[in-house]
Amino acid sequence: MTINQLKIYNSLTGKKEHFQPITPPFVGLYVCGPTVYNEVHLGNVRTFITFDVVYRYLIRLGFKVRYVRNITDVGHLVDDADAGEDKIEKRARLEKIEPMEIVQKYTNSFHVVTQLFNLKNPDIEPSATGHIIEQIEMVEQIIKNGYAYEVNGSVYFDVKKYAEKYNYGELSGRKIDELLEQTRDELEGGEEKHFFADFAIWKKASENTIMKWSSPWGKGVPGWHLECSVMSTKYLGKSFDIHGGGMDLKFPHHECEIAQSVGSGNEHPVKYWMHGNMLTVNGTKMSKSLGNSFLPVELITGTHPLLEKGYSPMIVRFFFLQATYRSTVDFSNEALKAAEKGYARLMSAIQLLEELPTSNTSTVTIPKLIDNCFESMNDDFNTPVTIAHLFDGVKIINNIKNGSETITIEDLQLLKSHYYSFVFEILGLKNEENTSLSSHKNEMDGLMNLIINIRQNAKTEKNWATADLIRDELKKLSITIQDTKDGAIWNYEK
RNA sequence: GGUCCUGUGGCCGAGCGGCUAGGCAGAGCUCUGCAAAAGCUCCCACAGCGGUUCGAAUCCGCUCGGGACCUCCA
Repeated sequence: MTINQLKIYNSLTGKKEHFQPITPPFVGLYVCGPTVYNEVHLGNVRTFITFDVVYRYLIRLGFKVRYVRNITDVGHLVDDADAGEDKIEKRARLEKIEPMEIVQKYTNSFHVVTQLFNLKNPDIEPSATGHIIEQIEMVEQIIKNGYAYEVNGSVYFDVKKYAEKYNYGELSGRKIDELLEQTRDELEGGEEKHFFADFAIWKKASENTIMKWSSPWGKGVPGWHLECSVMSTKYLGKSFDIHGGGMDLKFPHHECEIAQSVGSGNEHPVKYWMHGNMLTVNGTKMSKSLGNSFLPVELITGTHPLLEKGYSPMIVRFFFLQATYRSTVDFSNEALKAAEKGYARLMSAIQLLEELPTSNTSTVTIPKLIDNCFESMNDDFNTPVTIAHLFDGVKIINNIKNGSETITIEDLQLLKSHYYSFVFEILGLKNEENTSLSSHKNEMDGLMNLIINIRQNAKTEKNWATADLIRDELKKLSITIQDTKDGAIWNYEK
């Protein structure tokens, strides 16, 4: 089995590289979490699902993973680094509550969303406000190393100075000179920065700002990019394995992160950078400012104007995984409906696994199927191809059920454990039972067996009218009856 | 304007030099009282124009679309 053949596309080099942890079997994984100033939307969710699968697969491969996903609860400014208000503080003003109430409210709501989409909890979920001291220390270190300067109680990273020795732009492929040309007209406006590309790593707070902390430079707040550098260093070390986040964070956020880490003395902070691509709606990036974002609740209830109906979180998770994380995915009713059907087919095949007949010989090759799945996952977490392989297995399962293929008990065990492992543990899908019915499962089963027996009697007497009446009326209640060779089975679908 | 990505069958989406995924939809057949489910078969596409090659959806060039980033964004 190809356990150690994992390849990861490294945004830093633009190539797929063999994954070689710095200190095996340990793996440090850092993912930029949400800024908790409002609800996360499905685009955010896609990124978290991407890295949830990365986390799950690394665990499956046997690595000892420490997964850190931060909560940004201060420092993320509305506008550019000089003029902007803190996003959380602004939201607090609008909602007329304490900034920390905003933080708590949307952190809670984020956690509900992570449960809904079956995201594994990170091992550490640090918050920016919980690491003010460490952030101040890093600012001091960067100043000491000569890569930052203070102006009026704010501290800025000196990009020009840094670029003399290091490659600012190595991740995003940007050249300082080009940056200079293009944003020239923004230089005006009473900037404190020496150079337009400099960015705040500590920002002086105004008198009426509520969230602020004492520092050697007076009361202020840490810069947005700083927290990730600080917390990744603290929990994963000066150099760690994988740093993930959305494509839109590549520049400036991740570029600045590298600069800060290097500027404070960490030579190569991240070995593999991974960037998930955007979720689009009608071909355009889903974003709040464009007004095309979907909230998880709008998706589930189907209340979003662009949706015809609601879809469960697992259908959406499955839908996302049918594309590679480095491609954009376009969100549409049609695509979602297709995913819903396919997902149902996969799940019913998995349920069939429990009742499959076994034989003395297998006409199917299970180990090959398993190898295929590992192979595709090893290829930069290619979930759509993995799912394609799983559908090959669906065909096998159905054929065994039909009797056109046979399987030994050993192979069946293998198949079962493989499916449970890949579908539930690695892809993180769940079989969604209808909760309202399953809470009365025994009663429902008894009731339905009674009805099916009555209908069976009608059928035996060739009383088709009664048999069809029962089936048709149940259908109106969203209960479908299917006659199979082994008798009728029933299903409830919302 | 700069940098980069991208254009695949009715739709969604893999593949990234030869072996031409998968899902959804559609058609036919098998099964069946009918229906459903399931299976089998069919639908064999790569924006356009050139070039490289024995061979290109895959590499190169141009043209035309679409998108992202360029200090709010996962």
